[in-house]
Parts: sequence; structure tokens; C-alpha cells
Amino acid sequence: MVEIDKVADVCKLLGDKMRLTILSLLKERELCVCEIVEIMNTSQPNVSQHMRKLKDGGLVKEAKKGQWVYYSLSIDDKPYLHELFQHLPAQKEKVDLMSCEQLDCCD
Amino acid sequence: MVEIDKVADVCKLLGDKMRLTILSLLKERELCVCEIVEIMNTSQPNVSQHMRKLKDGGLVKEAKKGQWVYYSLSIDDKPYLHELFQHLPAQKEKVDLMSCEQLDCCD
DNA sequence: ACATCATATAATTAAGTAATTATATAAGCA
DNA sequence: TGCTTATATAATTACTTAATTATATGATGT
Repeated sequence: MVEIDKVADVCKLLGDKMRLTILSLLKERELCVCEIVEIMNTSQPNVSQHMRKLKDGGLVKEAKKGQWVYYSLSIDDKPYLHELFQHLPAQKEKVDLMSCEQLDCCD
Repeated sequence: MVEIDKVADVCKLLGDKMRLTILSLLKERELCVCEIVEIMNTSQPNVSQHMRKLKDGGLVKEAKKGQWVYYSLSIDDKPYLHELFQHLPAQKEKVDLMSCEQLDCCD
């Protein structure tokens, strides 16, 4: 069992289309901020602020690699979300098309 | 697989503490509006508007019985939510304490 | 038909949240 | 050291949403 308030807070994070889409992208692999900006076609500060919320909510982890920041999905400790994430459509094409290599935005 | 936008809409509904608590109450059994008002300790119009959103989102069903309206959980068609609902704490005590019989609000 | 009770709807207010714009930090490189 | 690039933070604006207040609908019972 999980506290209702905590589940509600997590659901609030998932209840935004941009954030939920970003999380579905992260099912494929970790992504750096510049990739997410390109794939989601929005501004860097917008992505940055969404990622902070996701990080504060414990849904993603960040890893700094030089000047780049990579985010990865972190839901192993939230079993009640597993099924939900399994049902989110794969985003392999998007992620591959907009990879750092293609974009030349990071290494 | 489910469309991301649809999942986001559903999560937005779950992302409100009052709505998620009401849904957890409905795990026990169907409830009429007056019971929910008492258990949640809020106003009737507030409950009424939350229930409409939940109904529009397909998460509850309504059944009119005379002058009373009963709401029941309806998530069988959303398997990605099953695990989540299983993890919500039981609310048996609340529901029993505030039943129509105790409250004398409906028959 | 009239009064009462349960619920819904509409209008308003208040609070919260996302996106934008501008600026700051901090790493890498000439 | 100074310049560029990647990201974060802060301040503002625009939007959305929850709660309240007031009113309407619709069923029940006299």
C-alpha cells in the first residue's frame, strides 16, 4: 500500500502531456536535455523545469557527463506504475531520429 | 498500448487528492453523493463537479435510484490502472462509519 | 399542487501550474 | 583568461483548475 497523497502527487506529474511523453521517451534509453528539447520541439527552460519536477518527484534520475545532463527513468521503486508504463507506446523512432548523433547537439 | 494523451488525461483526474480519495472509497462499494460529501467533509457542489469529471473520464459509472445517485468504480476497461488501484489503501472503516445508515442521509 | 430533499449546473473567485523571457552558472576549449 | 555551449534558475505572463456561492432541476411525500 502507498499513501494516497503520494500517489496523487505522482499522478499529477504524469497528468501533463509533455511530461508523460518525455517519460515514455525515457523508456527507450537515457536522454540529454538537448535531445529532449529537439524531440519535444519546445524551449530549453521549459524542459529543464519539467525535468526538475520529475526529479523532485523521484520519477527520473540525472547523471552529469561533462557539460551534458542525462536523465533516465526511475520507477523501479514504484511498482504501481509498472503496468501503466508498459502500456505507453514505444517511441523508438522518435528517439533514434533525434539522437545526439543526428542532431549534433551533444557528443 | 494506449494513446499517451488519453493516459495523461486519466492521470490528471487521478492527480487530485480529493478525486483519488473518492476513487479509493469506491473500491469498497458504490456510494451515493451524500455519503461522499460527508466522508470527504466538503460541499455537495464540489463533490458533484468532481464526479462529473470522473464520469466524463470514464472512471466511474452513475446509477440513479430514486432521488439518489450512486457512483461506482469503472476501471475494468483500463488495465493499466489495475495495479495502481490495488496499491491504494483500503478505506473500509471510513466507508462503514459514514454509511447511509449511520448518516441517515439516504435510505 | 406545494414543500422538501438530493443532486446538478452556472457564475464567480481564488489558487495553482505551464510556458515564456531574461539572466545566471558552470563546463569545455581557443 | 575570455568565449562558447549546455543547463539551471528567476521573474513574469498566460492558462487551467478547484472551491465557493447562488440557483436550477427533478424526485418524493403531504
